[in-house]
Amino acid sequence: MQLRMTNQREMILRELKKSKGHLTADELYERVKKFMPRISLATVYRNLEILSDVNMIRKLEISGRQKRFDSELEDHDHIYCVECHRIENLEISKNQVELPVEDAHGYTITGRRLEVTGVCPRCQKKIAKTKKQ
Amino acid sequence: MQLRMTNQREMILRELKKSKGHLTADELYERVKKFMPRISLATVYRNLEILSDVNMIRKLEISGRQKRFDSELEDHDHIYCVECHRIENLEISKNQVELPVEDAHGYTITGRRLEVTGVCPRCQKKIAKTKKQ
DNA sequence: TTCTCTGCAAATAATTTGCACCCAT
DNA sequence: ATGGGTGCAAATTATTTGCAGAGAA
Repeated sequence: MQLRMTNQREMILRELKKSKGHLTADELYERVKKFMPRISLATVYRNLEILSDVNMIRKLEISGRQKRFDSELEDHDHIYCVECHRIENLEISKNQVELPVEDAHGYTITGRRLEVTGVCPRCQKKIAKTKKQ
Repeated sequence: MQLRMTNQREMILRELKKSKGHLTADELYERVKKFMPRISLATVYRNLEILSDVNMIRKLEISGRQKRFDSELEDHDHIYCVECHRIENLEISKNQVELPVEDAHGYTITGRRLEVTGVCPRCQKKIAKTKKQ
């Protein structure tokens, strides 16, 4: 199966990179639609699936009901705001997370995913304000 | 809001505990239905939501499209088979994962979720067999 | 020209909700 | 008896798919 670089695919890739990652399919759809008003959400879904299959982008399976996509391919972890659902990258040196190779129930380990949850600075301020009132 | 321990709620809780965790709402529904044929899937969903709100069970947001629920409240991590989507518990001593308190982008950290991905022993065997043929 | 890709609409999957009745407290 | 809980069906949300025509190689 030969991949073709269509205008739609190129635009989707460009907008995902521009956003610095972590968009859902429909968020990306809204952005791309500004430049290509006739593009369909199905095209966005199909392309995100294909592009992550060929490792041009990364599919994140993290908190929240929708899948998110990341244009950053380097290994990194994420921090997730439980208030506003924002997701940001986290650079953790790899040796800070030791994988339990022996007690992995016999699994062949292929990767790991670390997600830290918390409250982002913006939401901390919002909460502080609410309490004052 | 006062919680009531209905037969349905009790049964859901019991079957989840019996299964040792990690069931989806519809898997649990199938099990509970054996004892209560008239229970509805909506009741299972509603109860899982309520029970995790009051911390009697835990909602897992991990790989796969469906949410899973865990009767084990103790902190632990998970290992996920990318072939058969099985999920198992992983006991990792807490000091093996150091949280990046300083470089957490100003977040107040409330928790962390570590998911290791791999291939379970059963699937390793299956794959080995397929290759031989 | 060829075969992948696209837009559209319809289908599916997972979950949630409105409503009238039920039952635990 | 009161108000949370239930079953049922319909609604929502997220995602996928069939199909006929479009366009990249």
